[in-house]
Amino acid sequence: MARILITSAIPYINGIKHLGNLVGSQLPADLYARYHRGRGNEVLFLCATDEHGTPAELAAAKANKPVDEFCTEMHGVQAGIAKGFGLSFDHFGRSSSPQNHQLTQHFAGKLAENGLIREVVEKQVYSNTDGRFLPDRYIEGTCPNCGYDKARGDQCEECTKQLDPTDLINPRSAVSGSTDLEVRETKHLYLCQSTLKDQLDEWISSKHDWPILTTSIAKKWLHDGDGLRDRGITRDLDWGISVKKGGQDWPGMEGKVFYVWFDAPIEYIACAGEWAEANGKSDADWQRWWRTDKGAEDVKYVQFMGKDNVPFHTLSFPATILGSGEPWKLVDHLKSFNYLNYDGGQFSTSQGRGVFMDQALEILPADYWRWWLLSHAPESSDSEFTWENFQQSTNKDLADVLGNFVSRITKFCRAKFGETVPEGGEYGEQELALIAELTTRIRAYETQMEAIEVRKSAQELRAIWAAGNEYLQSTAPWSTFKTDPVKAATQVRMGLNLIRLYAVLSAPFIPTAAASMLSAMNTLDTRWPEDVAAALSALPAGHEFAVPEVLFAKITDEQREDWQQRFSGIRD
RNA sequence: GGCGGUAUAGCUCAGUUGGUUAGAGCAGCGGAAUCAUAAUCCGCGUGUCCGGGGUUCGAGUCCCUGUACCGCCA
Repeated sequence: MARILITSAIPYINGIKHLGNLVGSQLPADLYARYHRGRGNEVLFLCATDEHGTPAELAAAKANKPVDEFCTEMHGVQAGIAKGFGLSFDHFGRSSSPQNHQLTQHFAGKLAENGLIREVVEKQVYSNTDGRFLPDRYIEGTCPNCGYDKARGDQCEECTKQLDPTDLINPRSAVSGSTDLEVRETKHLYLCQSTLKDQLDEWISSKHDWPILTTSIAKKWLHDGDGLRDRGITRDLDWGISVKKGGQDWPGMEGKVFYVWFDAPIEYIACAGEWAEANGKSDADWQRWWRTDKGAEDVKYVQFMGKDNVPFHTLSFPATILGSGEPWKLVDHLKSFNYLNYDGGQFSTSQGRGVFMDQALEILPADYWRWWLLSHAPESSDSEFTWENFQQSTNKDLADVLGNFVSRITKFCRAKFGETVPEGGEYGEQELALIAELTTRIRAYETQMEAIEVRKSAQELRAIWAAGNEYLQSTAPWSTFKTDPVKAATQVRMGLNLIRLYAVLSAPFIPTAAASMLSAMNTLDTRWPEDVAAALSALPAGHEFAVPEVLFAKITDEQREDWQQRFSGIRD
């Protein structure tokens, strides 16, 4: 039995994610996790909220709540939505957990011991009114280049020129509007990634089966300009993990915290600790997933993320792990995704453009979204969501091809034989041909799933559904019944067994509908069809079942137009 | 400005290390069937494979160059 560790990029605590975020990390990760569980493999699937940093502080202030309380609340909201989408995390943790505090400080201590941390004194803008240092993007002023009066300290959004906060004319705090600013010196820790450059380069170069998107981004950062740069891993903030060397104070770094990009990926590991604690397990139970000296030697670790997260996962986080000198698991496969666009533009969290996860669940069950998003996952390039395409695809694939298949065979059986799997006859030539075709297709489906080819897996699954309709169409039990009722019984028995088979195969994509199908077939048998012929005899003659409700109602033109209108503007 | 990604049928996309008449789903057209959510099944594609050069016996597939869109960095 294989052991698969799966992590999805951890969503930032501040706000609800849109469908583009979902399809780029959590959803394909869930597909992969469910598939491997279905195959009987041991899976640990982890995700968490990324809670530290200035945006969280400011959002909390805006909501008029203490930041820790705000994060607890938003974590609950995100966990609820994740559940609504059927995301089957073994644990949905928090980067602010005690486990992550301890582990982040541990890694920093190890890196310091190994000479991979250096202290740098730099100049930062301090706001006297706010009583805090301001990150570049939270300083506003007039752009020296184009005169735009709301340019940010890192870049002018009007003329796109990259700026330094000191370039701004009449700078002010974006937090309070105060102009009482000054430049102060402050000391920060830098992670010496450049020292590890060759080691990282060699490691990345050995990964031949990763998406080109992943390796090309990593290579670019490794070789661009002067090569991989050292990065600051601390900030002058209150909200975060205190800078410490393991369990000890770090002289000169009092009152400072680690920067989010340093502690966030470490949460992947800490989350396993949270999982163990929440389930009454021991440290050894989670370490056997993460420590190659404690049982993780045979674990395959797969990460999922959007392309914007690739540099942190291919370089920074591996630098942290390699630099620690300890035997932590490095990622084995890194699946990255491009962006999903929305109706001719981009999904945008900051502008509230597109469909957000909570809104999506308000208008349709999760399976509709899961199917469309996964079967159109932006793997080779950016892809586009349009309401017309969404309506056409889900109606055709889910309602017509799969849903109607279930409907036609169960209703026909009820009318002619009652709600019991009919007896009589044996599988003949046409049934054997179907079994042969399905065997080929199911093996292909498995190959695509294992390669994490999401769209191709969906295509293969759809073809498997269509094969059932082709079988019914060519054998035509409604005609056979008139002349040879026994033969019709055999054909119907095959049709009913196909429903159970489809439920098992489809569960990774559409878990709710799959559960309904199994429930209607009155079976708990979810064994993977290693032997297709056996799988198609799982429901024996005499087995009772029920005709299910319509699995997927069609999206009407009125609904589509309504939603198109409703989501055409920006979110409040 | 530097770099990366993408440009293939009306739409969404496949096209392995270059090799016979470039494929799938949807939409469209025609037909069959009537068990079913008017669902299903079968048949139908003369596409400057973004433009222009080049390498090769042979290029959608490699090289150069131009254009467009997206992104990253400065």
